[in-house]
Amino acid sequence: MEQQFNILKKNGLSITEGRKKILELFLDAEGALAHADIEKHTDAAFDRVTVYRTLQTFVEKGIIHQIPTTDNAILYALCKDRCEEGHHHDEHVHFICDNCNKTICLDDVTVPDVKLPKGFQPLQSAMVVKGICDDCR
Amino acid sequence: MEQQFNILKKNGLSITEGRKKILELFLDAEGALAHADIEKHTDAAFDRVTVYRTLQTFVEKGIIHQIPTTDNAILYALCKDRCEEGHHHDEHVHFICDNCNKTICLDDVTVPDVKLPKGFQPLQSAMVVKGICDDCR
DNA sequence: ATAAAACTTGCAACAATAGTGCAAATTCTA
DNA sequence: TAGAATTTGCACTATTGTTGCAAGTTTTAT
Ligand SMILES: [Mn+2]
Ligand SMILES: [Mn+2]
Ligand SMILES: [Zn+2]
Ligand SMILES: [Zn+2]
Repeated sequence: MEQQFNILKKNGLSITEGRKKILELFLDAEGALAHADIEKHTDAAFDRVTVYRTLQTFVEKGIIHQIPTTDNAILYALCKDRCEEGHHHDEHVHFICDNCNKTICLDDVTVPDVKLPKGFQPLQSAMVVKGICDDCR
Repeated sequence: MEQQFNILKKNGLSITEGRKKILELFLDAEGALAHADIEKHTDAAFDRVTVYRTLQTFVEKGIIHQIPTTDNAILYALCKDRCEEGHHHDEHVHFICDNCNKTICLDDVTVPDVKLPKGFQPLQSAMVVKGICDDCR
């Protein structure tokens, strides 16, 4: 039985073609995907709106997480940690390659704690490192 | 002589109403500004396109820097470090308040180095912390 | 296996955000 | 103050994201 099926089942989601396909893309992807990537890779088999809604649902369920960027294109990647509905634990560093433009989850590199000024209460941290990835040098 | 004038002059930019006004907004702002904030605060005195181009120019010159977010709204804030044309040094942590929604440059909190897996060459790091700011608790 | 209930999808319409070419206006230089 | 250089606004286009709703699909309970 495919992994996609299990993930959807476990999260109480109906099994649909769109969800299976998009999940498959993430499972096969080397790096993170933007909405536009998904549309490309599915050959527009699914409506744009369906893709938006699927991504939204997956984020809510803790199946994928978002990666902040500086270029008006949210990136999404599979959660490999113990993320749950409404509660993510993706405190790993993300690496964006300036050359091949891939975004990679460094699952083993934890976002370090920083000492904040008095009065600031941290709840979630994200760290994005840009540079040259291991494939590109 | 106003600060705006000096900054523009130093960067070899023509002194125009729009640039002075937008720079003034950044100088007065408590936190970071998005494109939409600037339009609001200028009462649409300048064309939307002019605002885009001004922000772009300021980023290129190292006058402001971008802050990555997860909601398709790039934030911009004044560079307080020694940023130069094409070469930024804004290696400070950014704090986004979940309550008042302000984004604050923590200029004194440096983004910590992390040990990356073999082969990854870091060039620039960004760190965004979400939580409750000092004003809001 | 089947029907009803629950949920998901696609469509159409809309809204917000962003980029480009070009003529007119402004700023700079001399 | 004129001419050169730069910047601006406008019109148009493109991309990205949202919503309501009817039709289609999946699930659940018989
Ligand atoms: Mn990740
Ligand atoms: Mn900053
Ligand atoms: Zn690379
Ligand atoms: Zn706050």
